[in-house]
Amino acid sequence: MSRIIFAGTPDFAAVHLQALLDAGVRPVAVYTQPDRPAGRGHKLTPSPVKSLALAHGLEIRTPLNFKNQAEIEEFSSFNADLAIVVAYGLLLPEAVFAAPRLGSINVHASLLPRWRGAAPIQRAILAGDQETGVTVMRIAAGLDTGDMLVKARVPIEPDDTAGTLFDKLAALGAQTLIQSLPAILAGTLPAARQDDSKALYAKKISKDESPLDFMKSARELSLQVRGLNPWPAAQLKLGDNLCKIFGAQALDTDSGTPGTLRFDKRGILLACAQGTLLITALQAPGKKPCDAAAFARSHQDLFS
RNA sequence: CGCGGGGUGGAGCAGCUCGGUAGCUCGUCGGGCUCAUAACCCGAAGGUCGUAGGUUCAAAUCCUUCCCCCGCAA
Repeated sequence: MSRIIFAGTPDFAAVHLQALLDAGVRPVAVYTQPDRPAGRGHKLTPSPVKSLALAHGLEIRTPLNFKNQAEIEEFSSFNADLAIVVAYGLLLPEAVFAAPRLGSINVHASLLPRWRGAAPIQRAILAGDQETGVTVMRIAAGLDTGDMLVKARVPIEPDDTAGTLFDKLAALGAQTLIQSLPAILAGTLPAARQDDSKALYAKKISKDESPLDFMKSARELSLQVRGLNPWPAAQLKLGDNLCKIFGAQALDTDSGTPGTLRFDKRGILLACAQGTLLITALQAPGKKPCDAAAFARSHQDLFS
């Protein structure tokens, strides 16, 4: 049995850890981010990976970073054959990622070298990509620049959101990892260099990107709605309500001065610089998500 | 004890400040109109007003308990 270290933090990573456990792989150690105050009341909350590891009684480490020698030595002391890193959230220095006998691999949610970095899934949707996927690669110095071992592709459907793609890619990534793990451990997989000239950086998503600007095209706004769903979600101010927009599609029809709001049976219509954005699902602050048409009917004074 | 909003027929909301027969826009069901319709007209059903207690002649409304949902912030 190979000795494997797993490092990861959010749900996307937890799916991979679960797949490993299901496949009978029990990591000798699990690295994840320390508990952070989160949620209402600022309660200290463990990461999804930590919760899962706890439930299975795995050895857990939550260093703040690998800047001191003691952390590096402890990592090495696990005598791992391989470290599997999935959305860990910490940069590993070479002394760490090169410590395992076979080095370290990473599962990344894009078709590298496109969308290196923190938010590959959202960036793919925001850019209007037709296809994305997962890449299993060796970890090297640099952000997601290592040699690629395996790729798996998946089309981005017109109704995909960052949320649905997250689910699809997590499942695909886990499956791809499990299938290729034997070959990786045997060292028989050829590695391919990334073409740096085609690299794109997937900048972290920030809430500054939420507001919908009707001076953009409806198509652009629809991508924004899908790419930011479920978090942080596109935002539009309707009266005094700064609403999250969870569902929308672009219509070719023009509907007057950009910014004009109307509604019909299908939902709320926002006139854009180009085309019309049909908003179908939203959430007002303090409320549950609801059908846009239902919201509109109850707030008719906001519409012309 | 981070800040804050909310729980009212199936959906989304109003009513609560200043207690007194539960309302609106939809949906559903029945009927009508129409070549036809998700349109229009007429009619109907459907609510222990989150929970428990208190004040009162009288509580959706005022006071207190508890449960649940959500936004901000992280």
